[in-house]
Amino acid sequence: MRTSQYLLSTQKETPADAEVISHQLMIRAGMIRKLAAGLYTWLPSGLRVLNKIADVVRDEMNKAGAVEVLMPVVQPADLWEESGRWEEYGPELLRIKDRNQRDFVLGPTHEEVITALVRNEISSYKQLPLNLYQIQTKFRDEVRPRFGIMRGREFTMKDAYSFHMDEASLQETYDKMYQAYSNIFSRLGLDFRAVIADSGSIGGAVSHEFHVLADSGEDDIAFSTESNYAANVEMAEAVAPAKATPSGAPAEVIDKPSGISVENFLAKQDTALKVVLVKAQSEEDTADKWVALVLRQEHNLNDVKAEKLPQVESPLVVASDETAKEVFGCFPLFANPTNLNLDVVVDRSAAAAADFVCGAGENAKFIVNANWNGDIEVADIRDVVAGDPSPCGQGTLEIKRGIEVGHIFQLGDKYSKAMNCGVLSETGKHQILTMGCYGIGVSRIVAAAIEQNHDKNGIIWPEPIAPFTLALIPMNMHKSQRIKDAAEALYSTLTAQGINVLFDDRKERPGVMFNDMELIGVPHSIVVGERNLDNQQVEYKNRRTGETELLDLSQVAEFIAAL
RNA sequence: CGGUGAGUGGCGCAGUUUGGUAGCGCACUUGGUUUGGGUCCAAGGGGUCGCAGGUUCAAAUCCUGUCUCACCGACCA
Repeated sequence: MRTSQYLLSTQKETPADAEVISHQLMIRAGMIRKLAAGLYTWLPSGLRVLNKIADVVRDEMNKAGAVEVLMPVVQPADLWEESGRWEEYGPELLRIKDRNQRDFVLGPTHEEVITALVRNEISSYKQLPLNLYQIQTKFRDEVRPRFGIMRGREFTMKDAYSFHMDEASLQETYDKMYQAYSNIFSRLGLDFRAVIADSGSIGGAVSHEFHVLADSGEDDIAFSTESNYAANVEMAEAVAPAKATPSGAPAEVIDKPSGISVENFLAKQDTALKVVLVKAQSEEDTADKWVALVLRQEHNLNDVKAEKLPQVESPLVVASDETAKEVFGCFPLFANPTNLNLDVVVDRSAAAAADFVCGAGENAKFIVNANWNGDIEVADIRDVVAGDPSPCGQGTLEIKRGIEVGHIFQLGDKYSKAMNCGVLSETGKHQILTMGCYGIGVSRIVAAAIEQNHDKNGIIWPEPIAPFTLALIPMNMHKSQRIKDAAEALYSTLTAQGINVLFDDRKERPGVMFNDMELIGVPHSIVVGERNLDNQQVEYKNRRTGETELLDLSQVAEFIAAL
């Protein structure tokens, strides 16, 4: 490709609304342009990278025995009513009507469509297992799109769905996908980890997420320092600590000390407990009922864990301060967890505490040396924190940020049952299928790769996804016929060799070319200049290491081929 | 949805407090100059100041409404 025939679109200035480095560099390098919140046009360089990633994904999926299909973006509402998600999914699902006022959705995912397809196409156990996938545009009307392509509303996703007669077969395909995903992210040159995950609204039991490690990530991941245990903080189990023994000192009600805020006072205590009021699960929508959750003062309530409690409403609703005041009869900070007239669930760490400080159920009063008496309901409802013992039994946990780029689920029969997707089994009986589903955020990988691979001059693409492999930079070509001849000759040779070359044939000063090529992150470059041409040489430069070396013109083809 | 902030040529911004008919840098065009790391000089083109209404002799500037965008939070692949 010649720059003169290409749309390079680099810019010097960092866009004002781009917060993270990948977003800034994607704009500056001319990869994407924003059309509206969460909606981006892919410019040629961006699209090249996107396609290269898709190629790797496709290749590994095919190798793992999956078969590619392509489903419509627009899906009829009937299917979503059948699965129950027309009601469940919420405002993230963009609903539209056609000219006949029939309801449709823009597909945020394709369980319904694939299940509808398979129930018609497959009728015998002999055709299973089957794993179908597509690489396609999804639409999710995100509450808050951000970080450019990282959390767009429209994005490219690889989604695969597998169908099985039994759990064992599902597990086999699940394991294959786990391996395929590991292969994909390795080939893409990413530093990633597979972590135990929550299956969220998609449903199902077993699930792993694949995270690219980066400080700008939106998820917290807990790792064991000693084993390869890794889990999303949403899921990481907080192990119950040993129960502390009460000292026998009598409980005592004290006034809140003056000259210190309640928060600071509590933070200074060795052991202080707090109460979080959340909405109770209820069938009727009469007056709201509430559940009190008790945690150690320094711990955060884990929403995902709380939602799994049978008595708690899902999605989680935390009471407003006003409501809490009414229910507790005092400011929430002074609620007394040991004496509440409603359902109480105590976090393991809080339950193990003894001689703790907590509210006295009355404004500006605390109890010191409080202890639990009688039966309390105990559950794991907090976020793990760095330093907690690892649930695997080895080492302690450390917490890092990650960008979720892949997620695999064992769905079970959630969709196949709701939509009656089954086949005739060996014994001639109709049997509902078991399903798995496997997603990769193809467009998000572009941003994730940049987060991990950049320097102050721009992007440093891992070789397999670089928009161009080599930049050919002739200096002052418009003034020197021999530079022009040498550059043109190299361009034809390298291109004929199958190398993806970007030939910068603009009439620009060398500095401009160097900066642009570094910004867009071309891994290798060849500089053709008068000085070296005197010795029949050109200069090679490596984008990542910055190392340069002189090459004889006659060696270039061989040298580049060997990279 | 709550909080904060912002909408002025393609991009980054000033001008708004104190109303007087729009400016700077980058980019773009032309000519010259320079040429191994974003040269320099000169001359140009491009904006009904997000939109609607109001106040005024006069509105980017003041008032009302509205839309959009970003960040934090809630929420979420």
